[in-house]
Amino acid sequence: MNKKRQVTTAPVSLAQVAAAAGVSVATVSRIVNGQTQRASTETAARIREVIETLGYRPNHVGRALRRRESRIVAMLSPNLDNPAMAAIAASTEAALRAAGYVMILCDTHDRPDLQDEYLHAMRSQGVRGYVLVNAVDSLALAGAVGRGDPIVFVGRRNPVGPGPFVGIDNYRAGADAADHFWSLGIRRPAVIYPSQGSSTTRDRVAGFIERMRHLGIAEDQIRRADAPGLSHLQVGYEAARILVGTGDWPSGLLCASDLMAYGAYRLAWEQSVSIPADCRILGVDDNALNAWLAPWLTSVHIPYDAFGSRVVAQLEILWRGDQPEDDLLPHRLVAR
Amino acid sequence: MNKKRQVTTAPVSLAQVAAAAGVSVATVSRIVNGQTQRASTETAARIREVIETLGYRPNHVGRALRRRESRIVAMLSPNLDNPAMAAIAASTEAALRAAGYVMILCDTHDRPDLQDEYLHAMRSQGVRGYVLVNAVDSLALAGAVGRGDPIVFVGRRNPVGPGPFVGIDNYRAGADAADHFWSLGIRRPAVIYPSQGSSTTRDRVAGFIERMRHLGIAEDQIRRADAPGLSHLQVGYEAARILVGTGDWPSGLLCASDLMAYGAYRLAWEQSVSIPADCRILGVDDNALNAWLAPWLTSVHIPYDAFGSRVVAQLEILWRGDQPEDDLLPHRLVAR
DNA sequence: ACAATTTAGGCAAACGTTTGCCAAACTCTC
DNA sequence: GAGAGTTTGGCAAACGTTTGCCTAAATTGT
Repeated sequence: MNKKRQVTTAPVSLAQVAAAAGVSVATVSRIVNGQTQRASTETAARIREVIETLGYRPNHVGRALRRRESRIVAMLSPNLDNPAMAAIAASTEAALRAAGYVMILCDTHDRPDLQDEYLHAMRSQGVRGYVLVNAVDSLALAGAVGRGDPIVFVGRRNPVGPGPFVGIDNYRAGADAADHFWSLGIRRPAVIYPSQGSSTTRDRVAGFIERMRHLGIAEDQIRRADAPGLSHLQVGYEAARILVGTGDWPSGLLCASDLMAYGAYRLAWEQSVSIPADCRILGVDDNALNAWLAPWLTSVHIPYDAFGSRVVAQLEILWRGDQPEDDLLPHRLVAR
Repeated sequence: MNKKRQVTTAPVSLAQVAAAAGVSVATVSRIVNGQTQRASTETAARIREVIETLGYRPNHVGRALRRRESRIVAMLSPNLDNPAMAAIAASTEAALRAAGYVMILCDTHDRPDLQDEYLHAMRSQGVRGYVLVNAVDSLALAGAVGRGDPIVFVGRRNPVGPGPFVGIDNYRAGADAADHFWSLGIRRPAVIYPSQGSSTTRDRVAGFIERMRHLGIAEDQIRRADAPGLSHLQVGYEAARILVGTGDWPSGLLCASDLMAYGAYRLAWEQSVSIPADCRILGVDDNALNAWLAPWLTSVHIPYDAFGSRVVAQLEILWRGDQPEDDLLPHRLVAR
């Protein structure tokens, strides 16, 4: 008794279609690619008939080799566990499919070495373009940028130079957060953020501080704390602990991301600090779960659902050979 | 002034390496593939030298065409927005990378037509195997299964026959939930689940009901409600509304998933029902955010982090030509 | 010294496409 | 009815690999 499974049957090739239709592969290829003016109506119909009955589907590998371009796009993203990253991946995947592409997803864990490994692997794979979510500085990235490979940066700008960007105006988002606190009468809000901040979180904090300064609150009046770490949940918890370790809970607390807000919330819960009564927490991302699980959290909504089509639009500009401009999507503060 | 970007430089090919080293492409190919016994030590060294300086990397497209097998695996998953699906995707991606593969991610939105479209596209892409998360019944799936394509089913079993499976024992998970309620002295728990239930949720509910019956609670004593819809959040909210519309809140409520539990929680919040004081809610999935945002939720932990390596193990068995056995991972109830 | 074997490496045919070029066979036009 | 133009379609060369087969040269055995 043999436990081996049957070998999986091979797909139909152009040659088989050609043989069955009594024409050359060239003719079939042209029909498949819609060049109807290169075959008589009857021949075309016959070929289509055979294609239908044989169930022929073009082999993308052969096509990619010959055309020297595939229909695969690589997305490199740090930790997919972050709901914001998952949202970006989901919307980009959908937009790519609509445009006739498929997406290879690579989780870089925010590590430059992994990012490099993936960039190399994707180039070998002959991908048509790259979507780099929160890219980090790395050797192969510099190489790809230098070569002029089609890359779109999402969330975080190109760390090794200029390059097409899709995201929000983080600086203004921070400023809006300041305005929100101000309109609530909160004059001494605090802010927490990750230690090894990217341009993203740095911009948010900078916009916040600057706007507060503009409203008349000196920079050194704004309490702030940061913490290292990979998970923003942990970072939020730790940074909040550091912050309130040196004083009371602030009446308003801006967190650089929703996940950080969750971390801070947990500390508040442990310390029996009532949210939002004792401390208004503000996050950024507007995670879809907030409406269900975190009604206490006001957050800056980032339209991740819209990112996908914008990313594809940028890629298509690059493929045309043009130079795209940064695409800053509108954010808005949603209070619950 | 031309706004076009410079054309991206082509990668180095085997032929270029061969020319630079003064040997044939065959020899270079053999060195690249580690067949050292087919070249003298000096030749091998010289070739490696050239490879290094030219920065040659094998083109996976050409290789895939010739070898008739790629290093790409396709994952088809319904809505990535679901944190559980994202967790599966993340762990599978990591395990695949460790094994030298890359992952194309396809979001089927639980739609058979999209699943079929992707199955066809992936076959054209020449993927080495398929990971189907919560697969639905569809034509192309039956075709792929019939052909003996390497497919691993995750979460939900193959809807069109047998097939390698990675997941948990959902029936036992339901039973464990029943035991948990019982140990808390809750004798009349309720249960909510999606209307168009998959085998997954059906098994959970069935295990729950059966265990309760075994404990002496007749099936018709257990209140239950279901609701249709795509998002388990909505489903949970609606089903809970239907459930309590016909009576009081139960002292214990099993929800077929954590997302459904969030939905039910929101209704409770709107109706000023105190959770967990008035009603113990039990979920399944043990979402990573629960610890931070939903301390009121007890959940059946599913080791999604471990799924990835198990999935790859199943794939490797299939690739060897053997018949894998179902891989049921241990779950456990975590109370907070 | 000669045959037998091993070693080192090249040739060329695939794999499934696409496409430039060429050539018959039509269809006009005068 | 001859030239000119248009249809219709095939040939063959790529694209970058891998690998079966072949052949010189080098080594070994007798």
